[in-house]
Amino acid sequence: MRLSAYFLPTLKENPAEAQIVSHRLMLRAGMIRQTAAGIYTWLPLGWRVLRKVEQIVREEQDRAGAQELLMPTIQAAELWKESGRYDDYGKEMLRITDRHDREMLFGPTNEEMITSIFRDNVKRYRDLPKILYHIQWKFRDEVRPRFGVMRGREFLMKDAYSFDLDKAAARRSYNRMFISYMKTFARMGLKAIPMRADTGPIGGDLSHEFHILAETGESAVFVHKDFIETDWRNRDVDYDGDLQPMVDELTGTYAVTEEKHDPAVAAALGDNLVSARGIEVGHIFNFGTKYSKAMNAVVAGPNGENVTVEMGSYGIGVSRLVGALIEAYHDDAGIIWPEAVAPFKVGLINLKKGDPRCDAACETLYRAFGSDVLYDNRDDRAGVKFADMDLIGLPWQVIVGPKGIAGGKVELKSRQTGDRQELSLEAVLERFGV
RNA sequence: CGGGGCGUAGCUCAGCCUGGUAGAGCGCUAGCUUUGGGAGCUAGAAGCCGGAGGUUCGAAUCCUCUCGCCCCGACCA
Repeated sequence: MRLSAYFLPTLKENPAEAQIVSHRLMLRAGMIRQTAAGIYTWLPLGWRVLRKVEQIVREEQDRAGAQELLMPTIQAAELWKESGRYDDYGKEMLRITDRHDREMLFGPTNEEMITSIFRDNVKRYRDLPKILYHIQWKFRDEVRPRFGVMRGREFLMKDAYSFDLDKAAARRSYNRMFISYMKTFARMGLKAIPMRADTGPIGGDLSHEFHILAETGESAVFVHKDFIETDWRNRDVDYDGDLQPMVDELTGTYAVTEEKHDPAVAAALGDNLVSARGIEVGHIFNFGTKYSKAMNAVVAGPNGENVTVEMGSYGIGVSRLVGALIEAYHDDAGIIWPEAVAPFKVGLINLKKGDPRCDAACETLYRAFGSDVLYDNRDDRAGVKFADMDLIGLPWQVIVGPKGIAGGKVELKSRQTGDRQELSLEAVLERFGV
């Protein structure tokens, strides 16, 4: 993409309404614009990141054996009356009336809808287990939306739902999702810590929240420091094998949210206890038959009897992750994207547009990098280009200037470390395998 | 939902107390000069001062109502 043609409205100054760093940087880097409280437009650069995050989530869900579908954003109130949550959910649910005066709602979550789809189409135990998921916009009419996309009212969420014949099988589904979450966050360069959590109004007895530690996190969390030091990124996982030992290992150290905090147990940890703030990026529940019972989701069991299926649900805040990533990866100059989620891998800076040698070298590089490069071909001063490129945080900058190019050299700068090296054009192309 | 704050140019803000021609910096447009870390000079464009009522000869400014946004708390699959 040529920057001269790209829709990238960066801001030099901090917008007054943005208090936390990820919100400020998303606005300044031209990723989002607010359109109402807690409701945002994703501009091209932000949208690219959101799609990359979404794609990683999707790939890891698929790998864990979940199947993607897509449910609508608008739901009929009837479904929610079946489960009893139409009244329970309260004002967080955005209720809508259509032209025929039918009660509708903008879905805050999809347990009811998926349960109805399941019960209408799966009738025999041999079709179990099933894990179904979608990545869809949700709306929760938060009393106080804040922190940009971290707590928006409209947000993109991956929600998966498991259906099993019995509790042991349900636990296996839970474990699959548990492990896939670890893999998902690790692929993005994030260290997520699974914490025993309250099940809240959703019910059930088994639940974990996945938190990214950050000063700006909304939740108070307590964790054994050993966990923080564990690196999870290169673990191999066999989803068809027994995942319980791995889950046990990951839940064996003390890590809890505030609601589950036990001061007595924590005291025994002494200096090993870390009290921190966390951003909740995932939450998984095993809630048994809460919905299947209320909504009559049953299958014919091995002996011909009706069995109410065991369910679980598994959420990842996809749009919130974009904010969490920035909270985790930034400096004073701007964002520092991990490569896996960077909107472009390389930022190409032409320091002297109009100079035949600079232009020619840039065109060569631009063509070679293909779709993964953002080429700053604007007729601007060097400082402006450096500042913008640092702000939007592409992992690599290739800087082409008249001084270097006279000797056939360009500069390769790492956004993360700031290290620069002079390389020939060929060496740069080889470095990136293009 | 309680408490607090703010709506004036694209952005950051001054002006309001004490009513009297709508302002600055950055950004934008054009020209000239510059050109490796957010340049300089010159000339411009740009605002229903969030909205509606009211007071007044006269309202960005005072009063009433209203809408929106932000922060703290409570809330939060």
